[in-house]
Amino acid sequence: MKIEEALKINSGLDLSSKTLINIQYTSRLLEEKFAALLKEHGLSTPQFNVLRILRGQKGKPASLACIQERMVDRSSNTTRLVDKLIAKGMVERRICPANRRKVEIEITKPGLDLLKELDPLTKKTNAENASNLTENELLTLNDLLDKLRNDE
Amino acid sequence: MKIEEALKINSGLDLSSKTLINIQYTSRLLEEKFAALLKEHGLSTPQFNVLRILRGQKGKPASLACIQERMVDRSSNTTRLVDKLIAKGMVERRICPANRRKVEIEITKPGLDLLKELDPLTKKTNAENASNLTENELLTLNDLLDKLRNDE
DNA sequence: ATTATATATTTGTACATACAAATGTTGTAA
DNA sequence: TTACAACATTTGTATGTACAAATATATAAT
Repeated sequence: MKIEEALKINSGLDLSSKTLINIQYTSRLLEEKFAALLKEHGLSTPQFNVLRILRGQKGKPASLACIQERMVDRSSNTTRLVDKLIAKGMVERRICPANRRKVEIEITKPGLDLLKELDPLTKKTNAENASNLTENELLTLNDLLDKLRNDE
Repeated sequence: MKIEEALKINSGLDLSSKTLINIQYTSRLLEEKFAALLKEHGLSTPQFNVLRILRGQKGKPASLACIQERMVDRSSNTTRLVDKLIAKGMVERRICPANRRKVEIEITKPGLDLLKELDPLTKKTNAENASNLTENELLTLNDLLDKLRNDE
């Protein structure tokens, strides 16, 4: 379905506006599907992203600022996100001894296990959600998005 | 900046996953810029979208369900969104006489005036945010997104 | 007519987000 | 060494979102 039909846009919207709305609408649909998968395992999308980032640290603990830099979605209040993950036993937090303003956050064994369980499922879901496009089309789409963003 | 650099993704992420993350990351950046513009005029993005949809009705009042269908972003609790807009005097709500389960929501003169004021600004912002792509690239991007979504 | 089912919206609750202000820590300049 | 600015995180408050349950009205079945 084209974006005009999906959102029942009748009026003459200019191409730039239409494209930006299309990106946001598509993004929302993808996010909904992904969130549904994570929910079965008791995680929200931002919580999953924090775990994924921490695993990427390969043992090296991350500060809050370090996590925020790498988050896909808006991460206002990473403090409270981490609070939730601590409550679930997925991560640990301690004050950085070298710089007591900072905080060292690390993923726990149960957190790693959960990610390992999710790995094939997220990969499968993403593959399904992208299955309408060929490899070349995916490459083009990536390039266009990278180019679109190119300034900030 | 490519998506790998932007999110400092080191590990080998498959193309499908990378593309979907790229869409969501780009969407978030666009949304942030747009929200900043609206905020200067006292509106949130969902509130703006409701007003835009109501104007599209051209005088014909819309039910809640009708608004939800057309919303770009998730619209959980359109009731309370409309509450806020009523408090700002931008819309009116009354029970539909023909079907008392439904509600008729209509944009007010001040709501229309605000949209009119925003029209050139949103168009300008969108044009700027899409300015890195040529017309052909924008068309391609639209097509790829439409194709990607094609099933649900 | 009475009951059941479907439709449309509202309300409640938990959680997430935005943003400003507060807290505590470190580095630096007089 | 004291004062001040910069940094890193936390806390407060208002708003937004997700989702289930509640309410109210309309339609259908017996």
